[in-house]
This record gives sequence, structure tokens and C-alpha cells, in this order.
Amino acid sequence: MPKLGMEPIRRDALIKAAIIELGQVGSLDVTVARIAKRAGMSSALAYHYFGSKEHMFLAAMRHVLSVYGAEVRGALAVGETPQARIRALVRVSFTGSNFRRDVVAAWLNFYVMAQRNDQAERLLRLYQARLRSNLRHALRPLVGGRAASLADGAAAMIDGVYLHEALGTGEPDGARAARAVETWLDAAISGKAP
Amino acid sequence: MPKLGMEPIRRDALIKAAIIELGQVGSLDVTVARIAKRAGMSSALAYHYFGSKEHMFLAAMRHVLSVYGAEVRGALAVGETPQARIRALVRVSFTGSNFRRDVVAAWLNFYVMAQRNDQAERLLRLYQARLRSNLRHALRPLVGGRAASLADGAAAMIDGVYLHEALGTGEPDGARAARAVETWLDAAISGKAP
Amino acid sequence: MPKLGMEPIRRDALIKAAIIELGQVGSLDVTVARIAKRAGMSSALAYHYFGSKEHMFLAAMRHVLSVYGAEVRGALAVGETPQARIRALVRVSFTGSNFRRDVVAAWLNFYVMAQRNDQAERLLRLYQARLRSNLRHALRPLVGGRAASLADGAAAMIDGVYLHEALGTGEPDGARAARAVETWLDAAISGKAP
Amino acid sequence: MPKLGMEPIRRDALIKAAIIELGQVGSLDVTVARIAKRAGMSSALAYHYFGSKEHMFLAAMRHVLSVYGAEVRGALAVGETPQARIRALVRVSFTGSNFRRDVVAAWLNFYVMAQRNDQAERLLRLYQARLRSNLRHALRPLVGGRAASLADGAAAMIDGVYLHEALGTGEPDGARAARAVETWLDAAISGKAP
DNA sequence: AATGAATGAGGATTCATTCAT
DNA sequence: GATGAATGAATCCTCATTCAT
Repeated sequence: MPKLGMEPIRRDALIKAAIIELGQVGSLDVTVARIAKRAGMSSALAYHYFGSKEHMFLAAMRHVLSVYGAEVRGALAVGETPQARIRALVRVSFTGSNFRRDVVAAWLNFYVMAQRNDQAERLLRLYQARLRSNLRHALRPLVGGRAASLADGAAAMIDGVYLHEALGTGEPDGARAARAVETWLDAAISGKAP
Repeated sequence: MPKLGMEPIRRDALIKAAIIELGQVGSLDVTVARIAKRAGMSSALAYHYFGSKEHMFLAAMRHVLSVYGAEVRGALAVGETPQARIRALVRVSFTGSNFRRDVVAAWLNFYVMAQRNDQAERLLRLYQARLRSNLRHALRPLVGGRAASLADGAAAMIDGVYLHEALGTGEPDGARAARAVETWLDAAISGKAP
Repeated sequence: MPKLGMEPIRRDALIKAAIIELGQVGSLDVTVARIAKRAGMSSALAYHYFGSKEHMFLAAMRHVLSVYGAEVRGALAVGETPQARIRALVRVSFTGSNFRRDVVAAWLNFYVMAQRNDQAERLLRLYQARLRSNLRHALRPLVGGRAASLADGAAAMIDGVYLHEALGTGEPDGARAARAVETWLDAAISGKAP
Repeated sequence: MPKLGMEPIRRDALIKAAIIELGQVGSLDVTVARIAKRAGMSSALAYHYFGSKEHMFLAAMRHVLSVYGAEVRGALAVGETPQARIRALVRVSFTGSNFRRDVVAAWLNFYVMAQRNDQAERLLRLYQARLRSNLRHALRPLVGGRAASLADGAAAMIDGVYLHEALGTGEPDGARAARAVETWLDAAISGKAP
């Protein structure tokens, strides 16, 4: 029997390396060879496991999204009041593994990829739909019929702030970012606008 | 006899072609040959005028930014009340040449480019600084000390909505986008949050 | 306990798979992995048994040739008159396992292989020499001194018809092919030409 | 104005180099780089002119076929009697540029290519159809209704002899090859077989 | 001013082959 | 006996870029 069970380990290493390279190089032009090297293997092996560069990036994207999704679920489970749940939803985007420099940069590239790759587009839409849906549910008890429109706005706001961070030098400041979104949300919630 | 004054015409054609290609292909991988072809000339001539692909993209970026800047100035000049000026600032981002499908996509790629190219980064920062500054000035009469923070928020919101449009299928809807931002701004202005 | 006698079974499966793939893909570019997969094993095992891709192809070639040779011997044993023996020699080439679509295509590739591989060339020459020799022996009672030249012609004719079938669409028609050769042989035998 | 009119020269050089390499290496695995080098240019230029390796091979094939076609037309124009025309048709296949060692080997590879490439298959069929048609026309005055079947036989015979030469060592002997075919044809023409 | 010609360098992808278990 | 793991070495193809004319 050969050495077994390498596949998940290798895939994982490649996905992580891809995200780091994506963040470092800042574009989808990252070489498969570079990613493989960072992951400690030959590029041929990377192909063996992913079949193509594109598939590798999609896997990386799925990984980022699933981590995000898991943290969202975790945060929602903890929040007891609607306010707490909203706060949690916002904070998750700007915390921990979702707000690391390289992950933020990777996101930006996923957006670019989504313009050409259907799979990527679908993933991105899915993420956005979930985010909006979660926000809507949390907002409804507070603002009733305005929930939908506020949720859309909050989602845009989150992504906008996120985008700004993709450009900043130095490590992004999640606390500040979250506060910016929350400030707006508070104002909007208590505001009269539809 | 050599044709006189061809230079600005050629440069312009290339810049416009670059933006269109950028929007169409959706990534910086557009080839110089394709751009030149669309602009009706050989790629060698493109190099003659711009020296490198990067310079060409930077010129395209500057073009987009300067069009935007001009429209902002025009809009500010017309607006008489602070409210009108804010409204104008927001609308400009989602109108006409600033909100065409390809321009939006080009913009996204400028963000990517800014992660590696200092010039591009500077241009983008400059744009953001100006946008914030303009918003601040317009907001001060209405919210006083909260102007700075509201301006930052509005800027993020604008870019966030813009980003969402970059992904949407079909032509982006500028009126809806502008309304989304304005709704938020109104709420924030009348809100109690800092 | 290790299974006993797996070797011949595995080798056989690989050889058969190689021929099928050769016929299907239509060139020597077939990958070892594909052949092994079709044969129901890992490519590593294919290497275990054959040492190299080339050896595997040579084995396949030998297999095809030996099947052919066996059928020739069988046919000759049955034929009682010279005419019957000639007829048998011709028919064998266009019957059964020697005239299956994939075998015909494989044959064509053996010709290509023979241009670079000495072993392959030797095998091919051997086959041709035997075919000619058999034809000569069968022809001698009928045409005496013209046997050698007629045998050469018949051999060329057989291969030419065979080649044409390798290109045809649909399953090759052995009966028609055999008849074409026989018609010529009959004419030549009764002809005045040397 | 740049250096002009290189295209036909380069294409020609590449086609010729491709045929030589094909004959030398003996398989379609010839590297584009090798061909380009032999033709005295970079492989990038080869791609510039042909777009792909496949297209280059197809062009080579077309070249070989068109040379052959031209020689056939020339030979037919000269032949005055049916016998002379038949003789000419046979001899052309075994003379000059159609019977050079490398060209013969190239042919063999065209057959292989035809198994996977539709264009190649079409070209090969076209060649065969024309050869048969020419033979039929020349044979009709001599054998009437048997012309079609004799033409098919002759075509197979020609290709068969040709195939045998692809394997021979040393320069092929065209005269002998032609004689072999002619002997058969004479016998068949004067024979009683249909 | 303008362009066809030309290439070096690089990157994705494939595959025969080896090896540890 | 059997195979997943692993890679070096190609090879195709692309493209930014340069240059002679």
C-alpha cells in the first residue's frame, strides 16, 4: 500500500498557498508553479489534484467563502437580540481570517475572476445573496418593511469598506471598518428614510 | 507629408479601445495587439505612443479619472444648496460615462492594478481623497463635525454600490444605485450617530 | 496470499487495451494512464509489467502479428490446392481479428513506430517476409518463375487495400477487400506479364 | 515601410522544413521548435504564420498534395494514348518530389493525422478520389465497364507499394515500384477478370 | 508616422516514469 | 502484487516588446 490520504492535505496546502500568493502578487497572474512551490510540491502535482489553474482558484474561493459562512453561522448562533445579530453579521466580515490582508486582496481578484468565469460568478452571487438574506432576517424585527432595502445598503457598505481596505497599506483595521458600517446602520435604522 | 496632429488622436483612440477591451475581457490580460486592433492601428504604433502596456493602462485610468473629475466640477458648479451639491456628487458617479458597463469593469481592474503599480495606487488614492474632500465640504454645513466620518462612509458606500454593479448582469441601473446611496446619506444626516 | 498467475492476465489485458486505445485515438500519443485505466489497473502496474511504453506497444504489435501468424498457419493447413492456399492467405488478412477497425488502425501506427524503433521495424519486416514467402510457395505451382514477383505484388496489394480501409468510415468490409485482391491475383496469374 | 513580403517565403520555408522533419523523425511528434529552427526562424514566428502546429502540418500536406496534383496534370497533358496516360499516372507517384524518402514518410504520417483531423481526412479522400477518377478515365477506353474496379485496384496497389517504400532502408527505387504496379495493371487489363 | 517582421521569455499543461509503502 | 504519490522534462502557445524600413 502506498502512502495514503495525501489528497486533502495537498489540496489544502495548495488552497492556502494560492490565497497567500493571490494576496501577495495581487493578481490572477500568479503562476501555478509559484503556488505549488509555496505549498511545497511540484506544479505537476498541483495539476494532478486540481486539473487546472482555474479550478484551483475556484477551490480557493470556495474555501474563503466557506470559512466566512461558518463564522457567520457561529456568530448568528450566539447573538440573542436582533441588534446583536446584526452587529455579529457586520463584524464577521471584518474579523480574523476574513479580514487578513491577503484574503482581502484575494477577494478583489475573485471579483475580477467572476467577470469571466461562470462558476466564480455563481459563487459570488451566492455569497451576496446569503449576506443580504441574513441581514434582512436580522433587520426585519427592527425596521419591518424597510428591511430589504436596508439590507441591500448594508451589503453594499460592507463591500465598499472592504474594497477600500484592499488598497490600504499596512494591516487593515477591522474594528474601525466595522464601526463605520455600524454607525451607518444605526443611523439608517433610526432614520425615517424608506 | 506626415499627417500633423495625429498623436492626440491616436492616443485617444487607444485609450478608448483599452477601456472597452478591459470591460469586455474583464481583466488586465487584454493584449496590446487586441487594443491596437480595436483602435485601428498596429501594436507597434501603440508602443510608439505609450512605451509600454502599463503606461497605456495608466493613461486609460487617468482618462477615466479626469472625465470623472470634470463632471464633478461641473456638477458642483451648478448645485446651489449643500443638499444639491451632495446629490450632485453622488449622482455623478452613477451617470453617463462614469457608469457605463465597460467603465465600471475597467475601474475594478484599476483596483487590481493599484495593488502592484505605485502610479496606479497614487491615482486611485488621489481620486478617493478628492471624493472624500468634496463630500466633506458639502456635508459640513449640514452636519458640522460629523462631516469627515459621514464623508468616509459615503465614499465607501458609493464604491460598494459601484462594485455590486460591476457584477450585475445587464446594463447597470444608475438611478437605482444613486438612490440607494442617497437614502443612506439622508438617514445618516438626520441620524444621531456621530 | 498473492494471487498466482496474475502476470499473463495483466499483460494480456494491457495489450488488448493498448490496441483498442490505439485504434480509438488513432496515434501513438495514447497515454499509458489511459491504457492502464482501460485495462483496469494503475499505470504503475503497467510499468511493472512492461518497463516502458515502448515495450508495451511492441508487445501489442507482437500480439497482433502472432494472432495473424497463427491464423495463416491454420488457413494453410486446411487448403488442399494451391488456389485454395492462396485464397486462404489473402482472406486471412481481411478476416476476424485481423480486420477489426482498431486492429487496422493499430497496424498503421506500427508502421509509424517502425520508422523509429528497430525492434518494431524488425517485426514488420519479418511479417512481410513471411507473407511474401508464403505467397511465393503457394504461387510457384501455378506460375513457376513468376512466383516471386507476383508474391511481391500481392503483398503490396494486400497492404494497400488494408491501408485504404484504415481510412474508411464505418466498419471495414473484409469480403469486398479480399475480392479486390483476388481479382487481381487471378488476372495476374492467368496474364502474360512476367 | 517595413520589410515586406516575408510571409510566403517564411510559410514556404516552414512547410519544407516540416516535411523534412516529418520524414526524419518519422512521427507527428516533431517539435514546432525543431521545424522552426530548421526553417531558420523562431518558433514564435512559425506560430505567427500558422497559428498552430496542426495548421502547419495541414499546410504541409496540402503542399505535398498540390505538387502531386500538378505533376499529374502535366503527365496527363503529355500522354497521347490511353496506355501512355495510365503509365504516366502510375509513374508520377513514384517519381521526383513525390517519391523522396522524407515525402514518403510524411505521407505515412498524414494517414495517421487523418484519423483524428477532419481536414486531413478530407484532403486525403480528395487525393484518393482524384487518383481513382484519373485512373478510371484513362482505363475506360481500354477496359470499358471494368474501369472502375480496375482503377480502385490500381489505386490500392499504388498506395501499397508506396507504403512498403516508407519502410525500406536506403533511397526508394521508383522505377522498380512503378514497374511493379504496371505489371499488374497490364495483366489485369488483358485478363478476363471483371 | 507607421507597420510587418521578429523574438525571448515565460507560463499552462501533460506525461512517462519512479518510488515508498 | 499493487498503487497513490510525486516530479522532471518537455512542448505548445502567447505576448510584450523591439527594430528595420
